[in-house]
Amino acid sequence: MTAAGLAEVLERLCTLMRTEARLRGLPHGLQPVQVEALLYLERCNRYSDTPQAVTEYLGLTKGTVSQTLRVLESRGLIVKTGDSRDRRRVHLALTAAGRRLSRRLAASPPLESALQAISSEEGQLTDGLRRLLAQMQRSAGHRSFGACHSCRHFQKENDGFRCGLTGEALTRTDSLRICREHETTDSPGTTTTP
Amino acid sequence: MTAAGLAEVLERLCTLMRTEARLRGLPHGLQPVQVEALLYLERCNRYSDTPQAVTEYLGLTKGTVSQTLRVLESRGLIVKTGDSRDRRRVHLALTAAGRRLSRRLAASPPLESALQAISSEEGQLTDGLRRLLAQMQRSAGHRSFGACHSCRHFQKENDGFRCGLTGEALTRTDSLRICREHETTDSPGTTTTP
DNA sequence: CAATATAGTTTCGACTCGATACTTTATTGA
DNA sequence: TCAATAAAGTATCGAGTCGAAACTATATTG
Repeated sequence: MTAAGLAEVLERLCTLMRTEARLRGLPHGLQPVQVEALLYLERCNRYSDTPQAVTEYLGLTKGTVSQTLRVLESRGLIVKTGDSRDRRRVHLALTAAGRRLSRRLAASPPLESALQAISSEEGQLTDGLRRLLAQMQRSAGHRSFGACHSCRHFQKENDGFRCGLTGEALTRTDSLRICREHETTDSPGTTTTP
Repeated sequence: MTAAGLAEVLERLCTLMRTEARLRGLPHGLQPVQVEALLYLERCNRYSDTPQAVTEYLGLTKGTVSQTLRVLESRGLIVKTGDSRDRRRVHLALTAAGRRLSRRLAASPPLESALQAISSEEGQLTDGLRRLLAQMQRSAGHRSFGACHSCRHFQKENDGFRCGLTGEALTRTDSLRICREHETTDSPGTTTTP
């Protein structure tokens, strides 16, 4: 067997993913962090489209994220809107240009081709990694940022969906998006150990 | 159940690993890239301890890496030595302080605990990821940076090991280190014994 | 209603990173 | 043999990252 353990393979993979993200953003003058923020905003729901949520998602400070978002805004990729209920809050949305760009940035050619090559075992691998990720997030005290419909607060009703946490109705599109308040069903309400 | 495919899980995992690396380096005043370079230099062999090799490993430019290494040198974590045969080249070695620090930085507590939690399927996951990584590296035109003993140039002799590329004898320690010239044996999922 | 908490911005300084120009040393080939 | 070229590495510049801390504005709490 090769000497590399899972930790080493993961580290290497992450370095490679980072390099790829850099190369993808470069032609458009975007830093890796800016690409990540843009892709997140494309995929998050209305509870999770705030600077605070981006901050938690990226694991950075709010000051840093504020600057990242300012760049994206100045390039016309996102727009900020004040929250009517809580006027401290800001909601972020992609512009048409932002959506166009995020679609172009979403796919990493080397990753795509590698996924094709291992397609037979992809499902198994995904499941294993998902468990690993969930464990790491729990152990590091991070939110899971999963898709709305896989959350323990997600409720199916006669004619639609509802969030048990906010009590609000959800569209089908909502249910596919990333939510900051996401909690996994399988984990028994684990309060994290810092 | 969850909508996230392998690509999304990988991206999330990498963001998390990056955040972890940042947190580990921060108390010692090191950036993630500096941590990665230090850990690489701890684990590479004598053919791979040059600025050029670090450049390829990290997927950055030689200018950027030159600065990163300068910081590590100025902190007394590494030393530079000229190559006697090719005087353009420089060899990098960890100082005692560098080795001490790299040992402290090597382990990420959240990753370690997550690995423990999924230990039963770790082997399977590692194999799958290793294949994914190899495919990505090939497709992106990158070197594999594998351990010396898993290379197609690695030769076992009566009383030791030898590199078929350079013709030089290798110690057992050599054979466990990362090599820049590493090439995978063409069968995927290779298993060799160190 | 005052104290405190929260969301977000601004500013600062150290560092990253790519691009470019540069130096030094090897290699190549006419 | 010696000029052209290639390769390894360094230096410098400018835009950007990033954490820390100070700051504004709005909510919440007691």
